[in-house]
Amino acid sequence: MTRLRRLVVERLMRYYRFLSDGNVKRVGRTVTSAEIASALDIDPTQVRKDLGSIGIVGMGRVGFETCEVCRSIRAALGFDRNVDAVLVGAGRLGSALLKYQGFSRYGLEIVAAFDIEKRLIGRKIGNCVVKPMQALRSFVEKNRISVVILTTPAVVSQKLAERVAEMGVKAIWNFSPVRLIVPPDVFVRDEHISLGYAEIAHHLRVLADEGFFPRGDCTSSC
Amino acid sequence: MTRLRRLVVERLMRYYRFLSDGNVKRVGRTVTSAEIASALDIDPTQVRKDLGSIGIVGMGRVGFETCEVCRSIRAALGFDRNVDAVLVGAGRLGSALLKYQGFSRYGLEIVAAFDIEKRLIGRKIGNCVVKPMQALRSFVEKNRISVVILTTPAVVSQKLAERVAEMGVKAIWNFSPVRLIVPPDVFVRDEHISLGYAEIAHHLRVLADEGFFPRGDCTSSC
DNA sequence: TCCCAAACGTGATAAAAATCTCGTTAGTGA
DNA sequence: TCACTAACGAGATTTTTATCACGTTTGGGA
Repeated sequence: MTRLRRLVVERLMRYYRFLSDGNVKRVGRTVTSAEIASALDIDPTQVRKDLGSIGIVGMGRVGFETCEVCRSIRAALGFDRNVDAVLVGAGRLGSALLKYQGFSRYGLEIVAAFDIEKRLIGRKIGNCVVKPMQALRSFVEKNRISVVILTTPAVVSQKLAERVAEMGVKAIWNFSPVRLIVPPDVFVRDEHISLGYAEIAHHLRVLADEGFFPRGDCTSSC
Repeated sequence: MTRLRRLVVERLMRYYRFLSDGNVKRVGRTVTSAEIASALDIDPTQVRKDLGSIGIVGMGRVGFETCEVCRSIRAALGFDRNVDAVLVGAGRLGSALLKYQGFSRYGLEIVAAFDIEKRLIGRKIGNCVVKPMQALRSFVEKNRISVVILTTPAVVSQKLAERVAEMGVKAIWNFSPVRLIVPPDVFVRDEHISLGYAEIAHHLRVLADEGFFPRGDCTSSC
């Protein structure tokens, strides 16, 4: 299997989440591209193309075997491989991620957390006891950690990214609002939460232009 | 100004964040498309097109006036309009968002938080005291809230989305991992955090295919 | 058994996004 | 003052992404 395009990966993830949703019993059942499509607001042809791109073939008149689809997506996205990650920066967002139990579904496990803040060290958050930053390097190297989750303040993220890149980490899941510069062999995924707000704000502005929102208190600064 | 395409909005947000980053003194300075481009790993032409699309004109040989760029992006994305939002679901992620101070930069303020959980009600998180869910409707209607941030468990999100849609809310910023079905006049932005992990997992899988990771403990299930 | 219709697969088309090319503008230094 | 070059602007082109149209497969009912 070759490398998949980013948008395909994202849609496959959506399909997977939809199909493996515990609330609906799907084991042994089949599902059609139209069902997936309408649930996720995607074109049915797109769904078939995506599934086809990872080798899943459906049956005319019947659809796809749910179980096979899930299995194939797990394989294509690598969810069938257990990945141990460490989290750096056990602040607000870091804590939320540590306590979140949902990643195991994708094979991801956060096995350790690190912070520079004295008052956090030793505290148990989720399944991890927060360790001091000095312990990071040895932990990563000894346990051959390949993924680091960065939830640190923006100002220190770049420096940390460089440090962990040097430790042989393969990917950084970056939750801090800065673009990281790392060697090309380190994969970075930026998760800018506030970026999504831009869409909302812009939508509201368009509504305002169209005549909604008579009350418009505005701020201005440079 | 007409409605901007999603990708343009996202890039404008990136430019804005880059240019208004407090660490670098930019007031009164100019900036070139090439500078922005290389910092954000985007094509310079793309940057010029995006800025041009919201009416910003640069000067040959000089570049763009930073201050004007920021002002124009604020206007285009609606950051110069104060937006009051309420947050529903003061759990882990909800708390992290409530405590986060960074949204005010975009004109967004979370003015109230609601939860159904008795032990949370009355607790102060960030600047908000958590209110009971029964108080949601009157608060939203009285304060003409236009944005709801949904950080509830997946199972209850759809029902809540319907409720708040009915209250006249204009946009939902949805952090729960389900696709919401709402009337067409309600704008929904889905913020699937775990979706980003798909890219990382896939990348690791490709690396594995290429011969890295001899140690491959795999899980399998349907 | 034999249609029929539902669902797939795929090549063609359309739409959107990104990139390239090149002409224009405007500081800079001789 | 004038040539030079860094930077923009915009049309042309290419690449990517999404959608459409249509032929093929297959289970189900008359």
